[in-house]
Amino acid sequence: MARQLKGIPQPVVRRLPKYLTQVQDLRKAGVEWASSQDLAEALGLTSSTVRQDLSHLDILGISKRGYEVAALERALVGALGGGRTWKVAVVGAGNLGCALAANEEFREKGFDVCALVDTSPRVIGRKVGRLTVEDVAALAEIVRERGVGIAMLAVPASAAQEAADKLVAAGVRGLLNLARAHLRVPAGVAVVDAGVLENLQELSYLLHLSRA
Amino acid sequence: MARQLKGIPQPVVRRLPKYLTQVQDLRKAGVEWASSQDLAEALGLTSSTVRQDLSHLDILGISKRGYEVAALERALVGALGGGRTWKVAVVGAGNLGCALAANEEFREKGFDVCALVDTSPRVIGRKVGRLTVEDVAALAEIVRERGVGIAMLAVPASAAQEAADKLVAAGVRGLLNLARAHLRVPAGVAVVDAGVLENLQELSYLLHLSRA
DNA sequence: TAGATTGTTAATCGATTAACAATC
DNA sequence: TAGATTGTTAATCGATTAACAATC
Repeated sequence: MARQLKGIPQPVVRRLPKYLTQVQDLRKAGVEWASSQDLAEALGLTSSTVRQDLSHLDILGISKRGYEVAALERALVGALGGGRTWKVAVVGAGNLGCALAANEEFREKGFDVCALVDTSPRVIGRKVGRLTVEDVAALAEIVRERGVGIAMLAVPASAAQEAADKLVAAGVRGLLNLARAHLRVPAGVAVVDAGVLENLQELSYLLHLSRA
Repeated sequence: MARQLKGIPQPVVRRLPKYLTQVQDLRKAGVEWASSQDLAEALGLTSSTVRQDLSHLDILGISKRGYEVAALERALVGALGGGRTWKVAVVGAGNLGCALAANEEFREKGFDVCALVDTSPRVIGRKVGRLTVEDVAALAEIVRERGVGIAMLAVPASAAQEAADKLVAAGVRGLLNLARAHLRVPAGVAVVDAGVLENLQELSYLLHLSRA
């Protein structure tokens, strides 16, 4: 009966967090049922897309009522990693790295940021939120001892590949790459690229387009 | 002869900043020519995709040599907003907002962060890098006087729509949404969503998948 | 020249949308 | 019951990949 969690298409996977946010909001608002149409309007999609998307999850809707909000939340959480907590390390204690390390929301949502490392003696030892900046030389040990599964890379582009290599060698299996560099990793390691500057450049294109 | 800059498909637009990064690296390294195959290897694409992508730009390659690095850089910069500088406001002076406001790289790349605003009297007046946190009440005036075209939203999800409405009313035409909320904006306003938590959740899915 | 590499067309692949019988 | 909404199939749309004549 359990649907396969494997092989959800990437565009769908990227929408799942958005469904989850919306569904959690609905639950907090005391809403018990949501139709594909309701969800579509809230997220700017079509109801058809919503039903297709949710068909990948372990949930069935009910005619005339839609999807049960609580059940849908469980199904979304289940698909997005099963509700387990990941240990996360932040590499790079610059402005961005520190901001990420200090963000309490991640912990609430299942991402326990348990280490912040840097190369610079000037920042090693500094307190950031509940963490202390540690020496990147101890990275392998930290990853092993604390069971770090995911790392966020907030280092300069020139240092990104080397940091990624170290992390992978230490056993990290997922990288969130915030650096402006294309990372090469062995099969079995997942990389998700993020980058605010890239996002700004996309915006710039869109604005340039509509002004032209 | 000038190719239309209009209507480059979104997946291509999202790759353009990556080409630009790579091409700038090549130029700095003194490389003068790059073939589609070279670029493909550096970015993890196929040479066919690269040629299709670059066919949207105002540049032609040359058989047997590839693309001239300097010309390609100009074409990419041109497509991504024409090399003009955008005035950018950051809304929300929490950890993330301050980190973004203090980032000098944006300015170098044509995004002049010229304002940082917040609602809280506790942070208004505080210095962040070269900026001082200002009262969100002055937002409309700031946008108008400084010619702000793009805003980065680094506010709690519950405040995001209201902030977006204010920004749009004040004349901002592009929003980079870092909040966990779906923004509704009028036609003619561009929104790009970013969200580190969403990226972590995507990673979580991928890791869950490969472990299962 | 011979061969490498382009720009572009055609084929394939995949995602979104539309449509509708099933059903609550 | 009648009608709203589902899950799923089929149609459409769009992106990626393959192939190749043109060309430097």
